[in-house]
Amino acid sequence: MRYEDLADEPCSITRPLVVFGDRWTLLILKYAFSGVRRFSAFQSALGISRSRLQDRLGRLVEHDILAKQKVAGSAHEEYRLTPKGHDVYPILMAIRDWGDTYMAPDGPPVVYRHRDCEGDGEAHSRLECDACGSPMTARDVTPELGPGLRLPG
Amino acid sequence: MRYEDLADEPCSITRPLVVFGDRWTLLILKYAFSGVRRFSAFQSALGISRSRLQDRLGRLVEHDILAKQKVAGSAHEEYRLTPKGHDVYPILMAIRDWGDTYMAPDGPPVVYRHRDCEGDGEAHSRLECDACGSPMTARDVTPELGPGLRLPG
DNA sequence: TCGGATCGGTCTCGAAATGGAACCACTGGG
DNA sequence: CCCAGTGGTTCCATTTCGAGACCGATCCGA
Repeated sequence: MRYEDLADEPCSITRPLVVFGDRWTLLILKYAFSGVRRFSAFQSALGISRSRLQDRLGRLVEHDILAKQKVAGSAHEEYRLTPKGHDVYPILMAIRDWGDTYMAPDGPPVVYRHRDCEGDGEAHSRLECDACGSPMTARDVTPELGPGLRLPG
Repeated sequence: MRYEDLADEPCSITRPLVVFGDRWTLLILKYAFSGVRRFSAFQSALGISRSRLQDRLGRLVEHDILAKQKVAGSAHEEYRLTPKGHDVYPILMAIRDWGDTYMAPDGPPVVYRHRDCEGDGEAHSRLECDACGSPMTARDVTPELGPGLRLPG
């Protein structure tokens, strides 16, 4: 009963992690971004057990990250990314950048290229200042109390 | 025995997730970035059981994400971020951006301000093209076979 | 109309991970 | 010496998970 209470923490890192910070959920989303939509397709791609996949997909639908739809003219169900789910992509790309740097000794297995970019550019996650635009690391950051923590009364 | 095999997948999203894609590891790192270094401090901050914390810290040390050091002139142990661990920060910031957008109805509980920035800027994760610099979403990306997947022979 | 195949979904049971608490070893200070 | 604080380990009850069987609905071809 202790872990779930973390969802109440006023922290925008902790709260998402309670939703998708487990073995499978981000992997499910990774395949969702690569076009997988059907229950059985997730199952065979991941090697996850059916009951677990059922549970995780249900949770993602609950949180409006995936949407479940019947496919017209078919018995299939489809799980598609919602806009909220679509916005998880930068998280996966940040993980990938780290993985390419530290866990890909032979170089990146997959290159995520910018479609129609003349310079053959690649997508990369970058931490930057929204005011001056300069790149940032952990050392350049000072946490401050935000509006979500103003105490009422 | 199935899940651990995912570490062999040639995917820079999957491989990091096998290391820190569980309930606690990214939360441990979140506190590490906020200055927590001692075993007991992690334990009381997180409410994780001692044996689990022991296991997770050990794994992070194994992967050279944290480094364990004896503090001179004290009986304490310290777990400090290595450069490799330091580079996990953009992942946490990407999660935070999503959390601020979708799980912080009263606004961000914490603001991550750019130290010494004249414009009072904040740190934000941005997915962009490394060639043309324009912002990107999942729809702008085309995955391609990378050098890490060139088959030998 | 009748199987058979496919699919999403559920159930059960043994295995693995987890949490909680006790216990141990080491250190430093009275 | 004892005692408190720390990191680390071990044990056990609970929870979560994986594997496979099972169910109902749908579709298709015989």
